[in-house]
Amino acid sequence: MSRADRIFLMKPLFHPSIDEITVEGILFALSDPVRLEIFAKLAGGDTVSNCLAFQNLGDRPIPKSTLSQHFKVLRESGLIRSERRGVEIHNTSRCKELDKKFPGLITAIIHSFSKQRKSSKK
Amino acid sequence: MSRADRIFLMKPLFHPSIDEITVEGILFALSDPVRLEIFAKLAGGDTVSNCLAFQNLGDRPIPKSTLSQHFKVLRESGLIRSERRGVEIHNTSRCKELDKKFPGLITAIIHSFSKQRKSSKK
DNA sequence: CCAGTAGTTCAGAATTTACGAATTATTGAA
DNA sequence: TTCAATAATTCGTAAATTCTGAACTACTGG
Repeated sequence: MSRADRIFLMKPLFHPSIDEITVEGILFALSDPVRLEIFAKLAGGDTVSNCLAFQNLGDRPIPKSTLSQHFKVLRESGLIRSERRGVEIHNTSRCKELDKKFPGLITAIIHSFSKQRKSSKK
Repeated sequence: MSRADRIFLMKPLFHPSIDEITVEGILFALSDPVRLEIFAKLAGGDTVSNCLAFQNLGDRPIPKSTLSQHFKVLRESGLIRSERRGVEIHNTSRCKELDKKFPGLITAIIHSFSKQRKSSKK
């Protein structure tokens, strides 16, 4: 099978439409410390966005399969968008859409999280 | 045992101090639809605040023990304060304290939730 | 002291989450 | 085209969490 043929078989990952996204879903996805940190970094926009780039967030490396599940939860709750880019997957936050639907929500969460980080570092 | 003696045995319920409260804890507590609804009502301040008053939120009545667990989660995450008042327990939200620690967070969550409710009712 | 009401605790079942091993999807190079 | 390498997903099952009925505790007023 040629490369050109294969391109049509790439199954896209599931993403909820904006009106399928719920507050509970967002809160649940971000209630896990690892997912909250991943999302905060993606929303900040200053990091490499593939999955394995987040392997060493804490003291112990997060297993690949666990990380994949975390990204799935973030994606299916509507917080991020994931697109294939060659071998890796490119993840971006859906902040702009989300802020239209739930004004101030994401901002408040991210802000609270960074405030908390700052005060625990001292 | 006399009533006067018994009063000293009343063990107060555990409440985290304001600086033990975490964003993840808040998000987790409110990621459950039942807890989110209970908290929204308490924060709104327009409802009777004992535990059993929330028994019939959905279509099926929530079992007493489940409801008790939900209140425990809300309490231990720092979202509500529970005090004995005779046989019942009086629950109030800790919104004011919380807003000092995480400005805008609770407001944004409650607002998003009520917006969601409105749009689903149509 | 008793009956009644509100809430908690306990224990097992049901559900969800974590993660190693195997698998899939893709690339660039031989 | 075939292969080795890399990124990520899926699968199976072990571990942790949640739900809930039954038993229990904490209180009240009579």
